[in-house]
Formats: sequence, structure tokens, C-alpha cells
Amino acid sequence: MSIRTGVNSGCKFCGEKADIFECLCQAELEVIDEKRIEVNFKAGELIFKQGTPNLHFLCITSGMVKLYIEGFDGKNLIIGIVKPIEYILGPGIYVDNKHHYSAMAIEDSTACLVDANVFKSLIRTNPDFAEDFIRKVSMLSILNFDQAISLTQKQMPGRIADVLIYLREKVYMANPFHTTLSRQDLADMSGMSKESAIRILKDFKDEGIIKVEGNNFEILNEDQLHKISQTG
Amino acid sequence: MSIRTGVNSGCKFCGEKADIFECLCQAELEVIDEKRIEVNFKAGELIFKQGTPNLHFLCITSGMVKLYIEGFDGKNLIIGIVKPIEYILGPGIYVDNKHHYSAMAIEDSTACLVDANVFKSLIRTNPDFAEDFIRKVSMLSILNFDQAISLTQKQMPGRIADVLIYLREKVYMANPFHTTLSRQDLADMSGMSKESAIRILKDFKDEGIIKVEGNNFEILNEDQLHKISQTG
DNA sequence: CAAAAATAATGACAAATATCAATATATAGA
DNA sequence: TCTATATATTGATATTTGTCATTATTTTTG
Repeated sequence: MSIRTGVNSGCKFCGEKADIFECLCQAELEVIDEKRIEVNFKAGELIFKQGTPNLHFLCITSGMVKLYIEGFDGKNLIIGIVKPIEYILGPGIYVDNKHHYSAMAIEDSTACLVDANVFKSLIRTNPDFAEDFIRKVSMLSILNFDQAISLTQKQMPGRIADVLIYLREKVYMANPFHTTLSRQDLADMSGMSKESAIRILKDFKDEGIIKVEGNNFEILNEDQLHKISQTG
Repeated sequence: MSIRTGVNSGCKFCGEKADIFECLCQAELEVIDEKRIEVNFKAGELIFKQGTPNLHFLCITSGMVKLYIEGFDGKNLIIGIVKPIEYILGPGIYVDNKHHYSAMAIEDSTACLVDANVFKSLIRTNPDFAEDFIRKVSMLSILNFDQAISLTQKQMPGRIADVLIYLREKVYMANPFHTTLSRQDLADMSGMSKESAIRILKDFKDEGIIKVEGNNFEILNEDQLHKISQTG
């Protein structure tokens, strides 16, 4: 993990890409830009850990990051994948200043860190920014509901189907796609053992619904996959 | 369901009880009070249904309400119990103006409805109010994480233990407590069939951990119940 | 490059949980 | 009060899912 400040072209450029910055004026962006620390993480490195103090707003500017809750017996629940340019502001910032989930780079990644107080003060002074943030939190909440239903009411094939659809439509946005997520990660996204995840993938493969070679996935029959997602 | 306006003593009085109103000035409370519609619901009545337009801020001033996501095959997931004086503002208000969960009175209840735009405009004009709201949403999010871990990583005894602890500590805040939740509701809170929920309750009873008579519950061994929650 | 380590895959089996059917009990209406 | 209806309980059984052990494959490292 190495710290290099000012390597990229700064927040003004990011502002053109990251939705959250769109409603900020030049002066506001400059404040963020000045306080910003840019950090590089190698694949597999922990970015922050559940339970530790949460004092920063985080913006992922390159690579990909998994967010996961550490549960019992070393079991994890992956609650989301973050990619450029999206930001992370944990709920602890407004509650107890702790991280309530962990973040790990699943590719070589770059994150910009900014003191959370800068973010909080923007929330107070810029209503558009506050509204955008609440909108983002609301969308996350709706996604969490969907995941909760998937995890609690669907059987394993439905849950794996949901993971594949999520990766295809929300993360990689491509159909033959390559992932750096391990089989254990896919299991942690769908709340099952890695052996079960592997078995369901093999079933899908045998039925001609998907093609799998290592970490290269291709969904051959998207209709069928959506049907499996529906029927649980 | 009957509509009676101005029956209670108004928002200024409520303001002494509902945290969210504490940071509002008299003038702001009066705006809410004027636009407020008070509605009574009988136990079992639907207050709003998932999928319908969501246009109101809702404040529960008496009774008790369950919030639940309607999943597949008529299976529900209860995501929270709301009691006086707490408010409900679904995530749809900032996303698609739809309800993403349903609400049903589990006791005779009273709700005050206010146009969501009044709420949204307060968010924009009063930074303390906005911060309080974000804080509430953040706490809900943390609770959802806990529930997600309980539902996905604990076996049935651990999940039922979590439900009993939740009811005792967060909802009724009493130890022998009476609930209007059915066995099906307890199952919907813990993501299992009602038969399974009943069996686990019977096991706890046989082991002397709880006393159950109809809907009257008493936790006889709280330490043991917490231990079961921990060990999954 | 070879050895070691990590990850993936498979099979046999055990444990957890749901379903179905039957009965009991409580509750609401006539 | 009595009947009808909903809710709760129980047992038997089938299904789903996890665990453990083993082998294969890939990746890393010296």
C-alpha cells in the first residue's frame, strides 16, 4: 500500500464522472481536492476493517472493491461491489464513527480519502448534495431489500442466478465477463457454502445456461437465468 | 379505517416525544400540523402496500405497526416493528415514489400523514433536521446488517433467540411481555416456516429458557438466550 | 522450473429445514 | 351459546443444504 498525493487530475476531473460531485461548485471541489489523500491498494489488500474507527469518506477511482460484513466462524456476507467512480460512506459516520463492514480490493485499486467532516459539512451547507446523498442511501437500501429477499426466500439456484445477473448487469455490464471474485466470494454473495456455489454453477453449465472457464463467465440463456431467479 | 383530523393535541405536543421533531422550530411544526391528516387503523388493517405510490411521511402516534417485504409465494419478511412515536419514510420517496415494503397495524393504531414534499423541503432548509434524518437512516441500515447476518448465518435457534431479544429489548422493553404478533409473524421475522418457529419455541420452553402461554412470553434465562444468539 | 500453497471440484454423508397431513385450540360471528 | 373460521401444535417425511474428506487444478514462490 503506497500513498501518492496528487497523481490523478484531481476532483474537478472526477466531478465530471462521479454523480455525487455534480452538484458541487468549483470552490467546494477545491476544498475536497486539497484535503484528499490518494492511496493505492493491491488486489487482496484490506482497505478498512469492520469495527475500526470510520473517519473518512472514500472514493474509488480505479480498480474494484468488495464490501462485506464479517459474521460468525469467519463467514462473510458480501453486501456490494464498488467500482470507479463511486464513493463509500459507511453508516457509522452518522452513528458511532465505526466501520460496520469491511472493504477489500479485489483488483489493484485506487481510493481517495477525505475527512468525513468535510463531507458532513457539505451535507449541511449544500441541500442538493444532501439530497443526492439521501437518494444514494435510499437506492442502496432498496438493493439491500432485494438481496434480503433473495437470501431468505430463494433456494440456491435462485440465489446463484441473482448473483450472476447482478455481475452481468450491475458490475461488469457485459456478457461474456471476467471476474476477479473467487468461488468463495460468489458463495459469500449468495449466503451458501463454496461447495454448494460450485455445484450450482456446474448444474447451470450442464444445463447449457452458462459457460464457465475458470473466472470467465458467459450467460448463454439469459431468459432461463431470469426464470430461475423468479421461481426461487 | 376512519379519518379524524385534529383529534390529538397536535405536532407541538408530539414534538416532545418524537426525536425527529426536536430540531424544528415552532413555525416549522405548525406547517406540518396544518397539513397533517390523522387516520385510525384497526388491528390487521393494511396501512400501505408495497408497489403502490408513496407520497407521504407517516408518523405512528398510537398502536403498533409491522413493516414487511412481500416476497415469493406469499412469503413475507418482516423488517421492523414501528411504535409510538416513530415515523416511517420509505426509501422510495427519494427514488421512485413507490412503497418498497408494506405496513400493517398489529394493534389498533393511529398514523399522521404528511405530504412527503413538506418533509423533503425541511430536509433542504434545516440542516439539523437533515442530519437527524440521515442519522436515523444510518441506524436503520446498521440494524438491517445485523438482521442480514442473523438470517443468513445463524441456524433456527439463533434466529428465534434474536427475535425474542429484539422484542424484549427494542419493542416491548419489558420482560414478561405480551405480543400481538402471530407465530407466522415470528416466522416472518426469522425467515423460516411457522412450524419451525413453533418447534424452536417449544424447545426453548422445554429447556426452561422461556415461558410461553399463548402470546404471553417470559424469558427465564436471558444469558442462555444471548448465548444461543451468539453460537448461531 | 519445481515445490508449495491456494483455490476449485467432486462424492459421500449428516444435519438442518420445509412440507404435508392431522389434530388441537382459540377466536369471531350468527 | 354454538358453529365456523382462523391460528397453533404435533408428527412423519422429503428436500435442501452443509460438512468433511479427497483429489484436481491453478497460482505463487523460492
